[in-house]
Amino acid sequence: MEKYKHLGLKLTPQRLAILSYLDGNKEHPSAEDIYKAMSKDFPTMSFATVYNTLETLRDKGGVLELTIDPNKKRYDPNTAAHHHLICMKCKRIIDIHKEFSLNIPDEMTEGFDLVGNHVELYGICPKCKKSS
Amino acid sequence: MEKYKHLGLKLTPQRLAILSYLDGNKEHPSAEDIYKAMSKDFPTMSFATVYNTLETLRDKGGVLELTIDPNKKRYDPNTAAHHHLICMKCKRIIDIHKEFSLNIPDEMTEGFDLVGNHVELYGICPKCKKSS
DNA sequence: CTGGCTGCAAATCTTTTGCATCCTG
DNA sequence: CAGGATGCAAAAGATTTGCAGCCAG
Repeated sequence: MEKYKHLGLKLTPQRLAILSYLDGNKEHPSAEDIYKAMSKDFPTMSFATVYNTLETLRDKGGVLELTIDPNKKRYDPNTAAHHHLICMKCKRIIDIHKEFSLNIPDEMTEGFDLVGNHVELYGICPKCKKSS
Repeated sequence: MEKYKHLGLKLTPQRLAILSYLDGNKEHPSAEDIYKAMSKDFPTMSFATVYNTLETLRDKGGVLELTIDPNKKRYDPNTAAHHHLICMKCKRIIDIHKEFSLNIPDEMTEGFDLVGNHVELYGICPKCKKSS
């Protein structure tokens, strides 16, 4: 959590709880997942606070907002560039830490200034393979 | 549109209109984009019909449901494997037809059966570069 | 004919917003 | 003490659903 101090956030108890929940979390939780997890210790915490905190964190580079799930946004505290392996059945998302050297010919970039890339790998996880 | 016949769809006038709108469309339209475009010729067409048709098409492999846009689903009639170049400012999405040979070491696939991949390239498009 | 499709409205789900109050820096 | 943060409720969007009537195969 120390790593969030330099982001210039106002550290309220609610935020500290959210930050602590996110820290090292590999579940790619949605706003609702976070809200539910918080409700135990902060029965009064509202969605506004969750979303507000996530938005601020995102803007300051503290979390990544993932668009992998068609139904809702998910958040990833691991802001180092990495990719995702997605089970098409159970929707589980797993981090992949590997750099891909994507050699994109200039004529394909349409004059864009490229900033980054994200690779999604789709497949069926071992569990779902068994149960089918 | 001929290509949709073999999907086993019941071809109603509404569906034919949607199919014709999607055919060759490179705009990656959302359900609302499609609904609005349809409203001209079919003032009575409902969202239910648009979503129903898109869902059926998706399940039969007639369109891809893109999760690139955080705010809504977008649809791509180009079902051939391809990737996307996204402007981080104006959110424009451009197709990239190139195959990337992603060599993923076995120890990173967590036992998944890999089915496909999708690469998102993020950057700033020429227009947005100028206007900033 | 008949099951799938349409249209409309209501419902659901996720995310955003307004506003009065609160509290960190 | 000021400006940002919180909590609550209402609003806004996107998508889904229930259902009666309709029509393509």
